[in-house]
Amino acid sequence: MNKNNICPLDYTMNLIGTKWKPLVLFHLLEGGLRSGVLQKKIPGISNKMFTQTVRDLEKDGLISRKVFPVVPPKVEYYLTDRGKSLKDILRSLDKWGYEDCQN
Amino acid sequence: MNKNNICPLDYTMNLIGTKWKPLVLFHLLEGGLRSGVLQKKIPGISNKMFTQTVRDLEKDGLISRKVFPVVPPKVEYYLTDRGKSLKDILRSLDKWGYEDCQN
DNA sequence: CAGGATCCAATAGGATACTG
DNA sequence: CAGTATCCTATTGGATCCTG
Repeated sequence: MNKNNICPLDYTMNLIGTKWKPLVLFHLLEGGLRSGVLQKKIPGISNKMFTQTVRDLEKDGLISRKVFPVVPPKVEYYLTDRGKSLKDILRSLDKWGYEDCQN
Repeated sequence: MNKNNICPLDYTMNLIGTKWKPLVLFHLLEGGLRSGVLQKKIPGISNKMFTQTVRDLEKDGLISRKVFPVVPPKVEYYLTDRGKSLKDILRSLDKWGYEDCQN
C-alpha cells in the first residue's frame, strides 16, 4: 500500500476498480482462456483497452500470460493465486448487481 | 440494467466502480455524517469531486441527503437501504486490500 | 491471431474564487 | 458551512492502420 492509497479499500479499488478489469477477471474464474476468446466475452471492449487491461493485471500479478510458440500465435490468460483470491468478491459484485437490477 | 451494461458485474461497477464512490459509502457504514466530517475522512478528494460523488450516489439512490434549515448550513449524508445492502461487499473489498498488501 | 502505434474525442479530476 | 462556477490539465478510451 503506497502513499497514494488512503486505506485498504482504496488499495483494492486501485487494483481492480476500473471499467474493464473486473470483467476480465470474472471471465477467467472458471479457468484460463485464449486471448481472442476472452476478448469476445467482453462486448464493447476495444483492442487497445483489452491489451492495456491484461497488461495491467499481469503487472499486478492478478493474471498470468502463457505464450505458445506456434503459428499463428496463441496466447492464454489465467488467474494467478492472487487473482483467484478475488473470486468471492467478484461473485458478490455480480450477485449484487443481479439482485439489485431486479428492482 | 440498461443497454450499456453487459452483465450484472458490469452493472455494479458502473454504480460504485470509481475512485471515490466506494470510500464515501464505506465511511457511512457506521451511520450518517455531516458533509464536512465525511469529506475530511477522505484525504485528497477535491471539493468538486466530493460534491459530484455524493450527487451521483444520491441520484442512484445509494445515499440520502438531509438538509437542516439552520445558519450556518448543516447537511448530513447517510446510506439508504440500497446503500446498506453493499455493506458486506465494501467490507470484503477493504479486508482483501488489508490482507493483500501485507504480502 | 495477437497486439503494437497513432491520432483524436470524451471524461475525470484539481485549483481557485465566489455565494447564500 | 456547504456548495457552485470556471478554467485548466491529465487520463481514459475508441477507431484505424500496421506487423511478425
